[in-house]
Amino acid sequence: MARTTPQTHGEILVAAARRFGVTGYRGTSLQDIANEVGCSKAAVLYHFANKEAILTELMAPAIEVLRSLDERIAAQPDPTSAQRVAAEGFVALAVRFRGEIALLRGEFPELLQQPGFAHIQQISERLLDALAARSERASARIAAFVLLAGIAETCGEFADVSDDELGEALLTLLRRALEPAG
Amino acid sequence: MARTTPQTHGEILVAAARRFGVTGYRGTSLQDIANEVGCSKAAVLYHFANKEAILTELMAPAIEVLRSLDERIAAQPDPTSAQRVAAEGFVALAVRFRGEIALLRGEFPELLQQPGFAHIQQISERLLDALAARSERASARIAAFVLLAGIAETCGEFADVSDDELGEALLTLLRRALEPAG
DNA sequence: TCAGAGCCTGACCGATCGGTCAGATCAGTG
DNA sequence: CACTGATCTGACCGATCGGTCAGGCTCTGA
Repeated sequence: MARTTPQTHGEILVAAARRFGVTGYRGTSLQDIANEVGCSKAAVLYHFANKEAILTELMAPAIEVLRSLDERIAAQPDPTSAQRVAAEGFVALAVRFRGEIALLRGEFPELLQQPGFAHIQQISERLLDALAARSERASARIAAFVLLAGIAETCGEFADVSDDELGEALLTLLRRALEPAG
Repeated sequence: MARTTPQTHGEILVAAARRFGVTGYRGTSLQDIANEVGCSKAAVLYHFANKEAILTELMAPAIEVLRSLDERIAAQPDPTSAQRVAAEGFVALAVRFRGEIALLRGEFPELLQQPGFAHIQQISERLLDALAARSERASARIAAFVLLAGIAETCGEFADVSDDELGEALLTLLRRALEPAG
């Protein structure tokens, strides 16, 4: 079973992504991943410090883009432009990383409380604030929350829809559904 | 520790609801529930056949309302009225049972695949179809999915908002965001 | 030829899970 | 009194979890 080329690290990532997407992070054991790769569980833990490290590395690119979106939003001079940037940026991110987001399968709440993902929570709150056009009105914040959570939950489904079409549909929805500033 | 009155059944339900709401269904062990009640784990399993039975009994009222909503939608003569009934009914259900829905904490996908909840999956699909005004267009179905999943995820948050205000906000959002029939 | 680095394995660990079981306790009944 | 059925307990079960560890294999460079 010894592998001739040391590409196992990448194989583990691919296998983990596939399994997480099917049975969720919690519902996937290290043994499941090892079986999918065709190696031992110990081999998985040779390449990654622990289970969370797999998820972290898997999500790293998406998180980096989210972080930069957060900065771009913060740099906007007024609520209206911040809302626009947030909407367009979030849709682009959701579509581009829909595979990665899908494999979290509604485990956001718990995963966000893990030590490595604490700052994501804060970014999400700022994103919500921007989508609500910085409004304090409950209706605006509720709408923003529904759309934020809904899009995150949605983009993993509809795998048969192209990136362009999905992005267009989500953006149209956001523009129609978000309450304008003021 | 023997209890004088046999009200433990109800106490277990209350304790389970509280724990599920905090740590989720999977994240809550029978021992956690027993600790909260102040009885043994075996006592919990004396009153309920297994862990899933607790969740089933907890969700029974909400599921019954969902089932009757499903029938009312099916009885509508055209897509437009079906969409209206689905939107109003779902919002009313989500607000009324927001506590129960909240304790599922994004575990819908996995829980729906448990044997006792198989039919909920089908009802959800018909609800989606109605919200999309029976349209086959991807944009309509995507919007419906975002709103359905988003509302389910949302109604547990905003505990400080009254039922009326929450329902009003969600309904307004749905009316603005859903694509009309045709 | 051999030391060492990188890669990987099987065996094992403690913890926790859902669930079972034999038996103790107690209230009610005849 | 004896008996019964409902309630509950502590001890236990097999399975599974994430993670550790000592050692073996293969390749490389001195």
